[in-house]
Amino acid sequence: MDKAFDPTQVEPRWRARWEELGVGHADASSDRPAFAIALPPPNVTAELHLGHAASFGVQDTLARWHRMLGDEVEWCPGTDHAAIATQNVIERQLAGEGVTKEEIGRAAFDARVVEWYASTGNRIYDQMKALGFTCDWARSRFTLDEPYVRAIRVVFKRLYDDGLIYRGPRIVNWCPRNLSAVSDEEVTWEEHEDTLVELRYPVEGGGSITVATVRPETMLGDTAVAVAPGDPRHRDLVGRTVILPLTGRRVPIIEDEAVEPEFGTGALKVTPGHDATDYEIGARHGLPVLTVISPEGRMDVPELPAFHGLDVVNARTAVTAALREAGVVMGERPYTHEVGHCDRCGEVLEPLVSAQWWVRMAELAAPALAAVEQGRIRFHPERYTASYVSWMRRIRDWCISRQLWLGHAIPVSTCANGHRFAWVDEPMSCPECGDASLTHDPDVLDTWFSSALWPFAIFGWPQDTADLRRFYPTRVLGTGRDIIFLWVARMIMMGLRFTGDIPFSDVLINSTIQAADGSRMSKSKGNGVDPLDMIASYGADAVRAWTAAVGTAGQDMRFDEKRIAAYRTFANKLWNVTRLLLVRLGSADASVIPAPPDVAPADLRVEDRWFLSKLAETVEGVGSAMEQFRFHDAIERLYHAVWDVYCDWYVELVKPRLGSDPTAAWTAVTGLDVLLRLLHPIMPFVTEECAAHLPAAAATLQRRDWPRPPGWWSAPDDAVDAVDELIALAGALRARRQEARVPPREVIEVTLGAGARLLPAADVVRLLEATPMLWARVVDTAPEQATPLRVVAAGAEATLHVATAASASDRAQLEAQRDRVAGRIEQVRGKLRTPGFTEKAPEHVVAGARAELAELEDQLASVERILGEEAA
RNA sequence: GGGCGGAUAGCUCAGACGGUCAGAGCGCCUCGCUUACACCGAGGAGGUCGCAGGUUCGAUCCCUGCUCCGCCCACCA
Repeated sequence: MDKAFDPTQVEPRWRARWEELGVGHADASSDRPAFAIALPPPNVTAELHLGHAASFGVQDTLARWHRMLGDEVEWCPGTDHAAIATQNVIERQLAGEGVTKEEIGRAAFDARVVEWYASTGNRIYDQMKALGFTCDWARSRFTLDEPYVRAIRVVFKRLYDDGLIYRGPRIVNWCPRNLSAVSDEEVTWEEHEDTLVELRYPVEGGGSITVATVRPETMLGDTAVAVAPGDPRHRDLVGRTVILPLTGRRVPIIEDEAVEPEFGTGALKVTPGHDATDYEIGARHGLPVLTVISPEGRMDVPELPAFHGLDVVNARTAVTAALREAGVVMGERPYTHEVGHCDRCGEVLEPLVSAQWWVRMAELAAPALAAVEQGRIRFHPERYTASYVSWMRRIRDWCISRQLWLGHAIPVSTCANGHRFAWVDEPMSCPECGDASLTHDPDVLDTWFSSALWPFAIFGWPQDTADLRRFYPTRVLGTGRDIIFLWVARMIMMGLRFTGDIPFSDVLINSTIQAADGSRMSKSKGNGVDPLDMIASYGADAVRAWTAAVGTAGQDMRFDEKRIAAYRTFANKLWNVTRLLLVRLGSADASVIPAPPDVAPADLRVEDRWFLSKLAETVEGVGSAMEQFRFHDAIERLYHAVWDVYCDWYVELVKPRLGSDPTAAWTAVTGLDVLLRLLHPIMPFVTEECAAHLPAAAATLQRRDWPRPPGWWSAPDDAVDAVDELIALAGALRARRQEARVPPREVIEVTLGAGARLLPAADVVRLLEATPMLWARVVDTAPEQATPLRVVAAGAEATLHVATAASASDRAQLEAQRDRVAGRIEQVRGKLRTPGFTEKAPEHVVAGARAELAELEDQLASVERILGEEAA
């Protein structure tokens, strides 16, 4: 057995073992309580980064924990076809080869897609397996799988037939690169510095009106000028007609509440075809909608050859120049504003009017809002509830059609007689008139439309499957805050609509992992971190422990590799303490420690009981931390329990009797076994490897129960409490020893002074002598010719008698302690004397202060007595 | 323009109900190669908990204002 724990040796073995045993595979026919998580299907075009790891890591921890609690756990994995993102990737690949998708054709394009999915899909699963995730791989789903596609069509058709899906021309966020609409939620707003141009439009019959715009090129499509209702500056112009420069078109001056009188000149050029606000104004006033920009983002004004065909940026320059020449440009100044970009490709979006498919949201949103407001679905951290609620309350219709090659076809056809209908199975003829010349809708669905069905579609919906009955609703959804609207909200809406039940009860929002400098981790910046690299350096357990420590704060977190490294040493610690037990308790060549005989509680020594009481406390604390999704709390408690309590104190104190006293062996072995089980959901590999050397070994810790300590472990016991005091005394002795520069290993003799609250003398002697790095021998009487160094701590006092001490410091130390204690006494007395404290503070706080004061006074008395004795 | 989150040791972060909460890991300093572990052990230094007010017997924790940083939402062109 190697001294150092080597994850690379151990991990593949346990991964294979879990796979063989089918740990992750759920049995829908079992009678255990169900616990299901639908893994957020990663975008197939992405590889996992640390952010995914943080979110998925805690999901596996929950899955493993619930298995140990006796639940039938279904953690269903899958991947998402991510239509728009994938199409972008493939198109970029093609561009690199100097061809376009149109040139290679649809079939070749589809082949490329399939190939791409196969390669990246596997990569993601490999990463997840490397982290030890126990997903139910056999049930894994892909959103392009046939049954899944069917579920989508069923949903679409039902919504269509219920009148909740409609098609119609409206202004949309149009991506000129993808040549597709995108929804409002897929717009990224970025600050742009542009020029705000003021244009003076002549008014028919004399006068003029000046408007301000950052998009002069759109003036070719103006169909009105609007002013704020009742604006005195423009009152006489309302109802008159503007003659537009360049086009000569005559458009009305109207009043509309959307106009901010404070902004610019208080007059707004209205371009319903190319601005969302203007579109609404136009709708209110029945203005014509002119389209002057093509889907490709080029000016579409054949009647104006000077501008026709220019892209919008050049058109802006050209139009502005022409307007300048016409003498209507009254001012130009720099102006910073927000411009919408395609969140997939980064292209500046062009608002334009186009016929798209929409989902009416009001009816879907109402129950989804209620489910959260009533607390049937809870967000963690809770604050995300508020943003969900406010978004939900002013939800707008959802544009679900995309003009892409890749994705789920919109299942709608139209016959030659103009009958339009939605279908589930591809139709051969019109159900209404029987006409067989059908035209299929050319568009595909927004990827998020299919994702919205994830929690029930993965279990076979719309079939009434055993899986669906058993595992839906799921319990926990872990995801990032950036897709609360895009995905979480829509799953809730669709879940309620189509299953009548919430899709999950708890939404865990994971932390956002930033680069070390606080910037966003991204592939393009090259500052992303691959979990596999971290696994290679520190082991999967360390990465997972880190995800527990940082994963669910719901907070931005700067990545600090040192924190992962810390958990590697922790795994190593665990491994080595296991080795210690093996060395001390195992037979010569055995790799498993024989089971120590059961013990009667009365046979245990006080330090054993002390440890078991700490352990019971840990079980309790870790359990409640896990219940509340406080994984950082769980890992911190375990780290402390393993390292400080078990390794540094209990094991050290018990070493002298470990080989000879079966009760010590029982406690040490039982304790480690409990700790390993507690830690297993977070750090599965090292805990399995260690547990395999313990007598209670099972094929996997996943088949062991979550620890439930018997009541006597935590029974109140003064002697057990006294061990804490003894440890404090031992610590103080070590400190005094080092302060006095007693050379290491030089045995000091210790006499015990007043120590009424400590243990029986025999225990004190035994435990002090077992304390490592103290090298103490407890004697009854002070030896001659040795310098006494007095220590007062935790209600006891002791004296070190040392031969080679720099003893002059003793008195100074005691005086310093006296001053410190006296100072603290003053503080506490001051608090007790504060007017109102004793009357208004709760009883236990007052009692606590009095108890502290009494203890401090005791301590001060001891110190002063010793100082007095020395002076005498 | 609204809203939310953060500001705690040199660094990265914990701090449930306001009163043993001033903490952890790393880093730093001093000792120590003690047969579980140098991926170690022992000891130690280091913080007026962003700033200013307020509420309270008492505030890192509550309220108000302010200053930085980040995010979300929003039809001022």
